[in-house]
Amino acid sequence: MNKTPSFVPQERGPSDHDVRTQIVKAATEHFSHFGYEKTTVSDLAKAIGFSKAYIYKFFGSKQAIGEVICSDCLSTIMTAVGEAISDASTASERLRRMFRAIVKAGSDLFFHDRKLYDIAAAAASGPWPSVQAYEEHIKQRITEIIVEGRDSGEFERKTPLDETANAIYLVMRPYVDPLLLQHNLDLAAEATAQLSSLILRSLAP
Amino acid sequence: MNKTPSFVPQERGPSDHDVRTQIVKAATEHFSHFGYEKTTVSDLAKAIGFSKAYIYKFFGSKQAIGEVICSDCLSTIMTAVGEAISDASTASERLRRMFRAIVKAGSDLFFHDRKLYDIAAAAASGPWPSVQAYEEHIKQRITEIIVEGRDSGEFERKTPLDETANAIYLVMRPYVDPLLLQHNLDLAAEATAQLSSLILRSLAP
DNA sequence: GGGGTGACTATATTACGATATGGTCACTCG
DNA sequence: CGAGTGACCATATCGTAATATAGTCACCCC
Repeated sequence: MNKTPSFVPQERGPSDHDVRTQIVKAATEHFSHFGYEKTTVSDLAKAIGFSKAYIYKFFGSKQAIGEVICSDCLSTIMTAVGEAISDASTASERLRRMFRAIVKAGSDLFFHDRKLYDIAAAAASGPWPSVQAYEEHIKQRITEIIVEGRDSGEFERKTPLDETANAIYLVMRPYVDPLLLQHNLDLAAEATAQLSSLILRSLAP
Repeated sequence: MNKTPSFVPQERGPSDHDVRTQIVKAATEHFSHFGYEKTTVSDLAKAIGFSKAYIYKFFGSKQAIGEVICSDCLSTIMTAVGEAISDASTASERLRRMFRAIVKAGSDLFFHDRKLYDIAAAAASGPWPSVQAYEEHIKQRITEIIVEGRDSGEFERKTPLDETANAIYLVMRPYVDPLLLQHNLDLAAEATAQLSSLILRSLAP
């Protein structure tokens, strides 16, 4: 269920091709095992039994491969977030769970799949398109929840929707953006709770 | 008026000594001119006409010297913040101005006194005590403003004071902490406005 | 013509000896 | 005794030559 083709970087050659798939698979393994920097394009070539030059028929650069892996990673997070909020009964609860799920997914990636996390952090400092798309997705989710809460009467309706969504996103950003999350991991747990409460207070009708 | 001895790092030898003052003066000049890393302790020694070893009679480490400079720097910011909020008529306005003043002071330091900013950023990633003290100061200011607003009836009174203050601090942190501000400079201007509004909405009675 | 490659270049990275720097200490001198 | 220091050590940093890597291109072969 994490096959969301959400954040697509620029490609080269046919989009749907067996060799492309092989490259992505090999890259996923190598990057998560040895890290992005330590994996060379030649390594990937050897792994799939083709020459390095052939890889460049499918991807314009090493970074382009990294972006695909990064996209997958972020898509997985978004899926986890989607699941976490799916069975919440109120918009408030949905918002709380969303924040908590994002931080949990980010922290898990950091602690359990550090090498991939580093790619995401590099992507965020780029910033690579995949991360920008990810941020947009999250903003979108926030907006949906606000609309829902406004419709049900849970949330106030005076503040412009855009501004509310943007401000909430700004509050969450330090824990969403992989580059910033690094510096905030120690606070993350209590921060989600307290900041969720603050956000909800600001949304009170 | 920026002689607030607010954030005092550990010292060695007599606290009030002419040579100590000379060291700090020389360090301020050298650090802000050449940067913390590029300035050697020997440089400072030469500048004041003593040997390097003598400097270590007054400071336990090069970092200890950096901390003093950093403290001065942060004290200056706190003073600027104090002035900015002094003539606000309401607690709301005070909070808005405080946030704006912090970001302005931080950005100014970044753009105009980059070398000193880098020390502050290094201090924040330490984290050196001076930065922790600075953060405490800001939290304190926030608390004062909240208390004031609660007394005047501007702000709600249900949420525990500590939690409110802490949550607001968490919202401001990305723009207060020099280490984080770097990554947020482009957003800082609009962020202060939108986040101040969000905070004030959350404080509404 | 399209799948596939070896050989090439310019730039990035490494390895490592030479140098510089933070920090200490026994010591001198007045 | 206390202001002040040169000599010293361990580690960090730098300069640089050697190597590795990202990326391209002309070309091959089915």
